[in-house]
Amino acid sequence: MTRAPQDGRYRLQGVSRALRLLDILADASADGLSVTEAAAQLEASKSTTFGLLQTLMAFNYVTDQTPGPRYRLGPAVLHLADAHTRTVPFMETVRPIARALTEATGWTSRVAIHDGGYPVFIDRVDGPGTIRFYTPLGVRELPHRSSAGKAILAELDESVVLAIAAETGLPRSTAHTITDVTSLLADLALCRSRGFAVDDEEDDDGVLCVGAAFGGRDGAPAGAVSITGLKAEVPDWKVHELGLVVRAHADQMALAIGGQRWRAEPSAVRSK
Amino acid sequence: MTRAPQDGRYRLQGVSRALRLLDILADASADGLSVTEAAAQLEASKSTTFGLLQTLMAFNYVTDQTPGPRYRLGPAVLHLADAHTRTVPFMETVRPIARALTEATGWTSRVAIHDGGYPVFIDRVDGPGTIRFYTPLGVRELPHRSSAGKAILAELDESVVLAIAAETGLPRSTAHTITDVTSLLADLALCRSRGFAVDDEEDDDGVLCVGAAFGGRDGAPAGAVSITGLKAEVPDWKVHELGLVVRAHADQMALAIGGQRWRAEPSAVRSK
DNA sequence: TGGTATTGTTCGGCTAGACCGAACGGAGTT
DNA sequence: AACTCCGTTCGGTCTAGCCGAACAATACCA
Repeated sequence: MTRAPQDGRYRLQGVSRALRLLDILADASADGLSVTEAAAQLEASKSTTFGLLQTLMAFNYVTDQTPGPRYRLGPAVLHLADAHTRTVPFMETVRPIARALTEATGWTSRVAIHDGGYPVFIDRVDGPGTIRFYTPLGVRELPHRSSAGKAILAELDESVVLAIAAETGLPRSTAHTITDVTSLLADLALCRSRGFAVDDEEDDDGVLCVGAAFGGRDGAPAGAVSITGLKAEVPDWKVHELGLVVRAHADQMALAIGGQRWRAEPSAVRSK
Repeated sequence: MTRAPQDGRYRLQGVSRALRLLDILADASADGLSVTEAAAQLEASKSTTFGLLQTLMAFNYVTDQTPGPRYRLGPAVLHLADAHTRTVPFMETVRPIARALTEATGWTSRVAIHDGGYPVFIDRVDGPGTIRFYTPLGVRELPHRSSAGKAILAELDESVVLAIAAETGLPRSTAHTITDVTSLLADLALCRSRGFAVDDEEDDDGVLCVGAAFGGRDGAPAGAVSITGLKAEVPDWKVHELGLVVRAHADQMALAIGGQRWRAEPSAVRSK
């Protein structure tokens, strides 16, 4: 049997539009969208959008909000996420550890799984503070400007890193974003030697992240944990301390999923 | 503007199939389904199913699992659920209270929102024990055989209850299920007088649930909390005690969302 | 190792069904 | 009361989804 098609050759128009519509609704404000608004964002006719919404509504993926029909995501999406959580094996074992990490540091912690060199955040535990970081779950993030992403990249072969760098082009989002491959590789080497990655305002100004990867049974990185907070909150020398705490929790996660602990260089796991 | 269409008149075939496929994948085992298996359950041709899967995969709603391509739900569903949680206003305020309820009782607690007389469970906090109850989130449950459902029904007008009874037919699932309207109404009256509902092996043999509704700003029931455990674990006289604990937490939820506290009969809230 | 059964992927034709534009009817506004 | 805007309905057009069948690759078994 031939390998799966890489391009979007078999992409069905109607279904694609429905899924895009769901994403649009997900990113909409809490009180939903009207048909007209949704149609505008979807770039489809009002009647088409209406049909899509009615179909999604029949399956409870979308709810009608009176008055003046405004459409929001419906409870059926919870069913999917709930089922997904059951299928991702370590979701449930890893969550308490993430909670412990947030308790230990007071910062928002997040868990990402490793998806072909990219991090996909699958869980978030908000810290006790009043500030919240807008961090959507379930989307493939760019690896070069997040601590979890760099932690994962650090465990991968250089060729994979180069391929990803070529693919994404390392786009900049702040003045501190690493945008050239040489610096990225150097930073990844640093990650490997100390056991954790640091995102120092590389994705958002004023925001600091510290992350560490954990390996699966086969030695390849299974995912990463990271904590996020305001850079102003911690002096530089404390970052290393936080790194060790994150590293320790990542090790716990590795242990919990029956994977391998991180080992210091030069014997660090670097298998593809 | 005319009211929304009640029937599935505008249901699009392709989108419907995609959504049904997602549901099928959600109910599948942890290691996913092959194209052939999915096609069989979907009752569509293999090529059609393949196209649907490819489209869903392009949007990360479905992941390909090597070897021997098996398809599972992808991380994009988390994005939807995460967004949904933000749009349901009280999701975040109510969750800690549910956690407290589980801590106080040691039982699994669940939160349902009220959707036209039916409960839709939107959150679950598992107890510390090793047994887990299979309780999918995000689906409309039948109200007559769950404590959360009965707690909600008890706050509604008798005409609504009769309409739902006629609609669903009160199907039986155990020997203790209430299957006639008269008994149901009597039980609902009991719920109102004591402030909580009991599901005594009415949905699953050996399983006991205790639930209580909480009202929204307008006085109508906004949702309900319930706890679930093994009937063998508690003597009969303790059920009432549990009921009061659940009742207290439901009141906290009402308070947290700015709604109305439950009041004892005869002034109990019974608005539509 | 070779043969067979099964599964995943591709392709092309047919027609069902998705898409759009336009019209209808409430609701809110000035 | 007239106007405007929005949600819903409807029918025609033609695209694009659906299927069946062929192909390729793997798994199973002897």
